[in-house]
Amino acid sequence: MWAVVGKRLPSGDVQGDGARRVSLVDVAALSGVSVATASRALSPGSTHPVSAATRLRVEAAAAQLGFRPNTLARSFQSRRSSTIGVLIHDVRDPYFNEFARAASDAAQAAGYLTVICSTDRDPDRELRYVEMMVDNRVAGLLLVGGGLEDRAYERGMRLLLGQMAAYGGVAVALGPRAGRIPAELPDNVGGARLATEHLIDLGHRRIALIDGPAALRTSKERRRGYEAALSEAGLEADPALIVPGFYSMEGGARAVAKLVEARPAPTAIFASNDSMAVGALNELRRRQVSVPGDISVVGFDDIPMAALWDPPLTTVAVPMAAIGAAGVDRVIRLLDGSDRARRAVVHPTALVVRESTAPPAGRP
Amino acid sequence: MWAVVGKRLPSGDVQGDGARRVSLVDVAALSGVSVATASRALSPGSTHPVSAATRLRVEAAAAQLGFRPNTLARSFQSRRSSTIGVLIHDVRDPYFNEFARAASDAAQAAGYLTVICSTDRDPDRELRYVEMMVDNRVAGLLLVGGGLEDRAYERGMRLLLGQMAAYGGVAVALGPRAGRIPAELPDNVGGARLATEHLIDLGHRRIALIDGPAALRTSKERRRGYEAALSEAGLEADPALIVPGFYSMEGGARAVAKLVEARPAPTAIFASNDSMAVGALNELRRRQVSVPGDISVVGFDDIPMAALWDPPLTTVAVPMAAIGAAGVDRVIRLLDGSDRARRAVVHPTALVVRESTAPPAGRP
DNA sequence: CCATTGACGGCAAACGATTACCGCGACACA
DNA sequence: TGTGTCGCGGTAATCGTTTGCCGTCAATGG
Repeated sequence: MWAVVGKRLPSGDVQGDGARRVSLVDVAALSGVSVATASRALSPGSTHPVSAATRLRVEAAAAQLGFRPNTLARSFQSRRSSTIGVLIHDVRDPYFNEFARAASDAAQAAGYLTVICSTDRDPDRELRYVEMMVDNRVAGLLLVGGGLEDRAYERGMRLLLGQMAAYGGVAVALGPRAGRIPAELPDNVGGARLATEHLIDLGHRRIALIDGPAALRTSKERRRGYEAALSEAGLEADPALIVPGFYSMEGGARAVAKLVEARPAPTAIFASNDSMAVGALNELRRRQVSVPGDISVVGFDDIPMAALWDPPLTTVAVPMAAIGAAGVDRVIRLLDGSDRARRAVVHPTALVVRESTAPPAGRP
Repeated sequence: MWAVVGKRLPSGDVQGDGARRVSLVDVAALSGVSVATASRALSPGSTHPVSAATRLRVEAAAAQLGFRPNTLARSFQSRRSSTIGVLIHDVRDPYFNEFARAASDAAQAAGYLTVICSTDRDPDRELRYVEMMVDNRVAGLLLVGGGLEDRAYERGMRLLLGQMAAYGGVAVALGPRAGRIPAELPDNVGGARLATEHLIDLGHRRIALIDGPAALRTSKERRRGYEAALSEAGLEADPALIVPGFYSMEGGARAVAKLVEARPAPTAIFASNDSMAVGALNELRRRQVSVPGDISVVGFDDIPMAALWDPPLTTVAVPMAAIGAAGVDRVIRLLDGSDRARRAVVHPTALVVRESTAPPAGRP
């Protein structure tokens, strides 16, 4: 698995005992071929023919010496690392770490390592991270979650993505974004429509929306679905029933504080993500408002917590793991040229009815 | 910030327009010095003197061309990448992603990128990941969480760590492990003792333990603290009250199912981590056992969820963010030689009393 | 029998930075 | 004036692979 060769003393030797990693030249020497041949025999991607006998000899030598190719040298020479960058809002966020995990697993299976960056949706942090990734020549970049609507940010990102393209790196969006980037997207509009229709079907008429961050494209899409369902049912969206929740638990709690004071009060709440829904649930409990007795709550995402909360949350399931894996797949296909399209494939979302929704009070 | 130089057509050009990243030779050419001088003027770590005038000229040229050093080339030549690997159980686990986030932030601030690997505590996965990291010549490796007690695993890990050391990479443990690795550790024994003493002080005598995975060193430490507190109070640990929970919510729930049938039943439960505690809380609610009325529950870790659960969980706070950041700090100090010690520094844990604990029924 | 082709192997040039070593001029000191 | 020292810059080697180009040899076809 690993061996020491004493031929020469390298300057980088930190042990002082002449230990050195085995390199291709050692393998070549032992198997009696040139480094070129050794390289071709060992790297699966090579098109240059190598006879079976030679390949066997080289492989045997490599095994005997415990040769492991230096990924750094490889990356350097091919001008592209075997790393995939993953840009998310926060690793601690249960929505995003689901993507991160799936992407990481898929990447590892394909021989890639993933660098996960938590940007807190801060445009500067985000740009700085991408810059570091570009400096490190990541092979692919996964932009998880919706993009910010911000001129400077979008310009900076376009620039950086251009640099990536220049060295052969590819980017895939896993959320709505500006620009024609290949994408694997959740059906936000459809999902929000499903959630809202579910409430309408139950008999609710005054349905509040706890909205995500205003500048986030994901928020907009989900809001669009909500409004579409409402207007299709002949209902009017009451601006007083739309309050921001910033996609956080605290935001959801604060939103509820405002909503319970609205007159007439809403009988149902659609929270644009589960964190806000769960925050809302907590605040409602604190205020001794019964869910779903007094008010129904629907979330969006179906994070693991949703099923475990009290009451279990009705929500819209986003296939996070599937999208994460699809993103890595897409990167790999883009990289090997088996897919050159920039199209966006959208992944369906589905309503999961649990116990936080019921018909409004005074109705069966 | 970035520019195109048309001097020659590289083979790696995917745009077909001759675009090329700016390299040191461009900067050197523009400022009329050699690459060597340009390098020395631009890299802060160089000891070779460069005149102020020259440095200025080079910096101006670099800025004008938008030069960004190729990290890959740098890493290759220095035989070490600017990446820190982070080995955790699962990014989705609220305990571990707290470490991951802190480490990632600290690393980024120091110019490093982090590769987060979810190993599911599977020895093979863990070893495979470390192997990939070694191949990629990560500068540092953070081993978060306790190590598995397993001969083959420990041998493999020692081997790999030896290879890391051979190229100058360093490893830091963020949990109890075999071998003399520099470490930043949570005080598991002390914390468990605190938790158990808290229950004893409340008047509990039959205190159950929901234990972590048997082979995990963290479990053992926490169990040791529990047993120490018990014996110091003159109480005997009842083997029937010690059940495994595998550090998962489901495990915690299943453990409760067993515990409520024990006779005499425990009046309090110490769960060796918060996930299990929260799982226990859920199962208790499902069975309509009141907490803390009928039974008290203490957890360990103080993950964000703990405060948000119903009832809010009494638990032992582990300074996860601090330990994560300290780990990266340690790596950096080890790397620059300002710290060569292998000592383990232990970070104190603290009891956080919330609403899941109270005196046993029939006692004030 | 000669020309052509294809399989296979080797030589050497990259990739982009860092750094050991050398050289040159200025200056100080004896 | 000779000599040692110091400041500063350049030349070139180096890290470990991959890959373009070329040479050789055997097989094949006319």
